[in-house]
Amino acid sequence: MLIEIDFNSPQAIYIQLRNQIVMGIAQEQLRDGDSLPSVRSLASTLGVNMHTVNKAYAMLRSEGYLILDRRKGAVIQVEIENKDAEIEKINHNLRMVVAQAICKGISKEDMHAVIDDMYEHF
Amino acid sequence: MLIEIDFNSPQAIYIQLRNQIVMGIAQEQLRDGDSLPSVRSLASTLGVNMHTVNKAYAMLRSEGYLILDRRKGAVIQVEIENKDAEIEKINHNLRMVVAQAICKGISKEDMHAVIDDMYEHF
DNA sequence: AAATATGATATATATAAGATATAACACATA
DNA sequence: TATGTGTTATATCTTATATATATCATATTT
Repeated sequence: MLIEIDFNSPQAIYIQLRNQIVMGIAQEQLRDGDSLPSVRSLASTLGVNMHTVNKAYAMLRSEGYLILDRRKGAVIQVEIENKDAEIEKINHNLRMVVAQAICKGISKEDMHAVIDDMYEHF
Repeated sequence: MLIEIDFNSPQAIYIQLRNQIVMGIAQEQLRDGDSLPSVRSLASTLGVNMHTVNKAYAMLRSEGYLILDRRKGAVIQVEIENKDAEIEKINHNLRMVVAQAICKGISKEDMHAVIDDMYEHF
């Protein structure tokens, strides 16, 4: 899976990294059991420091997207604790986006269409 | 409208401020034509520096939520440039949230329900 | 006319976050 | 034994955030 870092972005590198891996999982480019490159090798590939990658991996682990094992390295393993709990998290993340949508006169039907389209072609 | 700052939050104060004002507009606690407190008075009320408020106001202006006038101060005025353009922005902001939802096994129907609920009781 | 309040701008400083550079550790594997 | 994991620690540099003052042009109020 291709990962690209924009060094001019205001977004922190470890966040860019985390986001691209989450999107990779959503696109099924990354599946449960797949291994990610080691912290050091990915850092080397991207031209980035080891700790930056480590920070992204640690974040992904804490969010339940992968497990870190000394034997196998970083392995994708999406943990779904409880549907209601997951929906609650989504709810929180969605709040600002919906606020913006309401302000800008975008109807919930418009939002449905955007969501459907995204689920279709992610 | 009540604005509260969490000084222990990892989120920058000017972002908290910006977000709460956008939510205020979405909730119709703030409507077009309403004035916000001046930069200095809001800063004083919140126990925050003038520049921090100024940064939030400047951001809101650049995002088309208010206009800044020396006569009237900061006045809510939501500018909707073009529906497709606004949807495109929402699309961008929504992408990471939907990625997370897909990863965590949340269906688009679940998302619709969350959206509808939010539009209902914002 | 004078005083006051507005947003806007400039400069300086302090703190926190992000990123890097090395180094070492425990553990597993080849 | 040597190598490669993730993990942790320390130090340094840069950038972002927040604050403290101060000034400016302009509009309003007294």
